[in-house]
Amino acid sequence: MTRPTFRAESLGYRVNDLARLLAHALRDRIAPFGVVPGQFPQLLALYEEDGLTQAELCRRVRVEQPTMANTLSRMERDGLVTRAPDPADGRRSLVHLTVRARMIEDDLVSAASSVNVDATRGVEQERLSTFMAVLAELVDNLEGRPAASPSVADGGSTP
Amino acid sequence: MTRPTFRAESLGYRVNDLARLLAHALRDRIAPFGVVPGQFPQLLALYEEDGLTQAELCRRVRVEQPTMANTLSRMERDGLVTRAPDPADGRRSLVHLTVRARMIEDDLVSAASSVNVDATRGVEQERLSTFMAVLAELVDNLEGRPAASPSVADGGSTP
DNA sequence: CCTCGGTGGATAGCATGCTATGCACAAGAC
DNA sequence: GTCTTGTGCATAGCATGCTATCCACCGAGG
Repeated sequence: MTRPTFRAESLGYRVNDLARLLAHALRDRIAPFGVVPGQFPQLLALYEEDGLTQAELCRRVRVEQPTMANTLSRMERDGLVTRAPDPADGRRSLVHLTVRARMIEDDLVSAASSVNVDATRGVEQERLSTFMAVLAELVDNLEGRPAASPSVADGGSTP
Repeated sequence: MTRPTFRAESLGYRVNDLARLLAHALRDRIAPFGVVPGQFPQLLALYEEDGLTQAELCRRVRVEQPTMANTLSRMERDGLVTRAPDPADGRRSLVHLTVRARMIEDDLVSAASSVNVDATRGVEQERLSTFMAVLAELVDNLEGRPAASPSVADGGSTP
């Protein structure tokens, strides 16, 4: 046998699977509101604070700038946001939610919550807490440093 | 405050983040071999069993058929697989690995393993086991039934 | 003022994923 | 034998994500 279960056991493989399933479930539930999953992080960030610049949105939702530019264009097309030039800086434009986007906030958050609830149905609370904590650790490992040699002690590094 | 932390705490949000980070890390490490992350599941499935049909590949890696058709076209273009008509059934074609694809198997598996190792560095084994187990439960919840009425009994529906 | 490096944003080009269709072939109904 | 149904695959069209570039504007140095 080669590695008959590597695929099934690989972290990356399974996480990718789960991400697609979650996105699919979310898509189904927010379609009635004329929103697609890729617009969700931007909307949530703007619900938290409106009138951000594109660059600031990139930092908060952690996607690359061209991705954000394209997504915002679609959101503008779909009547979710408007882009107005920043009077204080000719390079920037400020992204604002439309009235429509604000009106569907509760619906969207409910839809997303229901996906999370469905996905975690039957999972013990403590195990779920561990899951979320480990998830955060994995993200930290991957986005923090590219990881060097951690085998020994970890003190004294980056002097 | 509206929901200042819903975004940061949402399962779907975090899982999507992690999936992109993992894919990015994998991309960096397999680029030298002329392979991209989206080809990985197909390669692993074919390493397990060569000569599958496109439909069977779809079932095993769980992507939709048009996605598979496009991915296989790119893999064919990149010299990783060949598609030969099935003599036993005029509709089907059988997907076979090329010599080149077989030669880089060990490198690819090593690269993927190293991503998993890096991502899980410093995570206790038991917590990691819980993580993987919960991950599987979440996938089951989402892909099983669309979930109906969970609170009471589930018998008697769809008479 | 003018040049320059840095930042903000847009565009081009590509990989992955999806849904919706269309067409070819297989296999059974008649 | 033909017709109907189902299966396998391709294509069109779109959403998301990325990298690589390019242009425009800001602010500091001269």
